Amino acid sequence: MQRRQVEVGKTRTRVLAAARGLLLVKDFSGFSMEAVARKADVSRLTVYYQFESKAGLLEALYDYIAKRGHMEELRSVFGHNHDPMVTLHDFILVFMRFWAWDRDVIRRLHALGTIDPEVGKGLQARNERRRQGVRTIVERYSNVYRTLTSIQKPIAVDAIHMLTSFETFDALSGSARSMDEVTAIVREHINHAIGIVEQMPPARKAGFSPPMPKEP
Amino acid sequence: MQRRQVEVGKTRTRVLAAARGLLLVKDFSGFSMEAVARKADVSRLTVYYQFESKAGLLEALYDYIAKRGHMEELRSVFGHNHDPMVTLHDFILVFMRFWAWDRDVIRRLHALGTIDPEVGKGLQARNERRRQGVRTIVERYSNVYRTLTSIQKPIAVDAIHMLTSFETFDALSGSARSMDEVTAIVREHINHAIGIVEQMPPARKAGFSPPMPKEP
DNA sequence: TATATAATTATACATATTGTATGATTAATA
DNA sequence: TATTAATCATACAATATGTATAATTATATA
Repeated sequence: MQRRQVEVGKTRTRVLAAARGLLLVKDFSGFSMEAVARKADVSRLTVYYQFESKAGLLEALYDYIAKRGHMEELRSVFGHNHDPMVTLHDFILVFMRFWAWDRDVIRRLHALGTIDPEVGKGLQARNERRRQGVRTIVERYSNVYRTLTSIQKPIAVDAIHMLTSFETFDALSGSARSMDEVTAIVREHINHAIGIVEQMPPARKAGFSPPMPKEP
Repeated sequence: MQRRQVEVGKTRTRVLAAARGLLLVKDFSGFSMEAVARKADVSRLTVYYQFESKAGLLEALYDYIAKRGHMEELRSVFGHNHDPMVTLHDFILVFMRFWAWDRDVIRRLHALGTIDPEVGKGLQARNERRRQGVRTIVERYSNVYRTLTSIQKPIAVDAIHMLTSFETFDALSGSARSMDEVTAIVREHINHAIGIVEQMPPARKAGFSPPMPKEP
């Protein structure tokens, strides 16, 4: 039970690579099980045999690009016992790199996940794991630098979770900005979220006064 | 040429309401032209006659929910010659209300727009109009309170554009947070983006030093 | 080596969906 | 009243997902 597993692995990888390639095409209405199979040079039935369904294929595809995007580095981010601020910024970097690596594919996979709950399930699970990571970091950070009250913590967690999301990365990237530039912007906002949240009034509805101008 | 237009309008509205209703159903794989027509109590061919295609129907649906969500208030936001800070916060409020109003429908429409370029075209146009609104406000703000250099301005614009996006609203809303709470969080971050951006170093890659703890 | 087993493929089929073609029917408009 | 626009009915073409059945090939095991 060795050589066989290797061969199966090769087949699966070829199919996943083909699926990824077809998700990159600008008009991706051409994405079908038939097209994926043809591109991977296997029969359509093999794709079903290996991945059960279209949703199964897309779920496996997400795992595939997560590996390609070096998501395994997350372990070492939390493993090392760094200052929470270092952990936070390493955490940010891991996700920015992942989002940047397969941006177009991820955008479409997320859209497909929003449409098909079977696909969305896996994505939501990953999303919650990312949130748990943020929670851990905020907790550690909070134990060292006491900038957050227990009321502010969940807000900071959700804000940072949002700021490290693919959607934020995608929006800030636009059509030109580099990954490093986006990362710098995200970091700046996250620093704000984790350190200066306590300045936010609980429910400011009207009568807001603008900050002082620097030079009149 | 009066009564006829009214009748046509009624038919279109009935179809759009049906489409909206079907996009709200949790398993929305049941969304098809056939189902929409049945729910609107018209024939499938009438839907095609009125909206050309599925993409056409979805485009019209976005206009429909934009009206229902009071997007026309945007005009008055820019019309009144308020302080730019007031304009900004009114601007934020208009979008938060819109996102909150039809949150589930918008999430799915955005996903469909990411998948089908024909649908996406209209959404992207709206997105760029929102960005232009942000640009105008940042420009006005910048003329009054000189907190932003010409280099920082486009960054602030894109950050605020991201922070006022549906995706940000949706992420911060989660499953419990109210629209007012989300609005407060968004405002807080936008205030930071428009006023304190100049403190961001251009490309901080390593060696970041955490802020001073409040109490040792 | 012989046999069992797993993976792949071929063919066929059921079902659903989008979109078009053609023509009939109904109701408003000129 | 004649015309025209909107709706509907039926039919059809094209494409997709997913399943059923069986054949074929390569690998693993006795």
